[in-house]
Amino acid sequence: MSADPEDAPSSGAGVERVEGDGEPRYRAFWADEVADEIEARDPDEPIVIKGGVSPSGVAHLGNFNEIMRGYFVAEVLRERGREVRQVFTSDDRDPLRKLPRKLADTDGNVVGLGDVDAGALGRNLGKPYTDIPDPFGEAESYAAHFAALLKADADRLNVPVEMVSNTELYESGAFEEVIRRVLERVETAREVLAKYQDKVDEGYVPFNPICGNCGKITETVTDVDLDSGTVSYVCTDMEAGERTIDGCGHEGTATLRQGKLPWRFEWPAQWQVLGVDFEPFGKDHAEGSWPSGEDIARNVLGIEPPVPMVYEWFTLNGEPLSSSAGNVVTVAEVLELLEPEVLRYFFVRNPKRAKDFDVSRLDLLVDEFDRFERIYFGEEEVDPKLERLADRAYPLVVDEVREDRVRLPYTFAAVLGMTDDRDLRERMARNQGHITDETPEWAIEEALERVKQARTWAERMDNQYNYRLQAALPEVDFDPETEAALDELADFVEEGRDGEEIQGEIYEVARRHDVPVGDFFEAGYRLFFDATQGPRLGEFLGELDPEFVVARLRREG
RNA sequence: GGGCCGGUAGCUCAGUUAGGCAGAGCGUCUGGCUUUUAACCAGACGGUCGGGGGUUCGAAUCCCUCCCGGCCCGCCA
Repeated sequence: MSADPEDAPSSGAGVERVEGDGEPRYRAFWADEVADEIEARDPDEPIVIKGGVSPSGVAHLGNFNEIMRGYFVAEVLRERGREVRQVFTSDDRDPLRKLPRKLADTDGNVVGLGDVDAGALGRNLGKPYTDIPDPFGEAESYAAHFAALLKADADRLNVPVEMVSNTELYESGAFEEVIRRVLERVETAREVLAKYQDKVDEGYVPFNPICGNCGKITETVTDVDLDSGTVSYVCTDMEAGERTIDGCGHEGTATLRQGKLPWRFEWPAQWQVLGVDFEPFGKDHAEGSWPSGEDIARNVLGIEPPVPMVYEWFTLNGEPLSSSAGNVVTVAEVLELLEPEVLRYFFVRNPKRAKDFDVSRLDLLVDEFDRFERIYFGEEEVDPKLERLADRAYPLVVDEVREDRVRLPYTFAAVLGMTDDRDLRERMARNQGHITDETPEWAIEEALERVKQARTWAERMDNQYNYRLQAALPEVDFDPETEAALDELADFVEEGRDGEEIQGEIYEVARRHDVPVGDFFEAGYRLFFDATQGPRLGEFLGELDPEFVVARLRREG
């Protein structure tokens, strides 16, 4: 892959020649390095960036690695004045090999297999995803259902990706020429693939017809007739992991549009048909299908493979993403907890490093994004390298660069989420200086959006921010000293005091009545939150309607 | 067994291209805000940069070697 260093700048990923001085400059953003590599090959426009996935079940955040990595490269190229298409193939002629444990309904809600007709689905094992009905009965097919969900998620992140159906490419004949070429050169195809797969033998034919009788993908080709453009097959059993999917025994013929290439050939075929210039892929492909694909592209198809990029998988809550184990999160779910720009930012970071997406500590990710943003606006002094990254990547992460935006710290937003009162939320944010008289209305609205998200997060995680201001008086039972202290505190609040004064008075009044301060706070939390802990009490109460606070302290309502 | 990618503070991660004082945030601790109660501020603690060896005036960074983790080397994608 890599060329001689003397070839710079074309081979010099990460280095560019700045006009005039000839000094190489460090590339702060990985997407610029990739873009350099692509441009060095002098590609035709539009430049095509591809990704792809088998629409086998829930489209989870892991699938977005590919989409987002491609997106940043696409954006960088567009910024350089290039025309770019980002396509994403739904590899939907792949057969259903096993039943997924989790599905997602039309609205993207994750449901279990038990919520659909699993039996009906089971009868479709071995068939292409596009030939299986949508388990939710709405889309054209199983494949269409999940492809639509993926597209919806891409839209949510404002990533303009063109979905391409693989089945469509077969049916329309787009693949036909490539398939013909592979079959014409079947000896070469076998030789090349045999270098990577031991099982390739004399009889191996890199084409899997669809059985005309039962509709399953077959694996036993008995004859190839390129003059008529057909292959003969026997519908034999298919090994799918631990299990075997029974063939029906049917013997028939199929055209080159009625079947599929095995993945190792299909991938390079996509490169050719779609004219792919760049393809990011997970590390599972790095030592498997990429080397063989590269070889097949050059030596069977006679094309140059795209610029590759291997990305490291990230973990979810410290564990590998796994649909079968249920360790998945969808884009829609994440976007209930944070802004799209924060999620996009997650993918700005080095693709080579394994990252953890820790939902319980989303506050850290959001804080990191906020900091990244401040760095961009020069509001924070940091390491110059990080500054260059922010300069470069931040505008690609947000929909619009707006210096007037306001970001409430995520945990503070979670505190504001303890009340439903929008005006109260705003008042508290003002008191903390996050909102000023100069803050434009749109910025206030958007800042408060985060409160909803942080509130949802606190509820989901049931963490230290999951307290709720109680609208009705909780059931309480205090000793006489505590009651007297509460009454006195109520009188104090009634005089019209601010939060700071109330906070101080809590200590004073507790002492005067010989109530341990801790116990007295607990009483307060019980009254207002029906809990034993909570936010800074006095200052919180100082923001509430005094009449409400007084009545509650007097246990009247 | 072979290959690829990782391993940097308790946690999450920058920094590794092109060698130049070991970094950030969070957490923890201490202090401040009249005040043990989670929002704010200041400070401190925290490291054999996975281990060992080598090159170098100088190594997290380059070389060798070993350990650990993930992935690939069957099928499928």
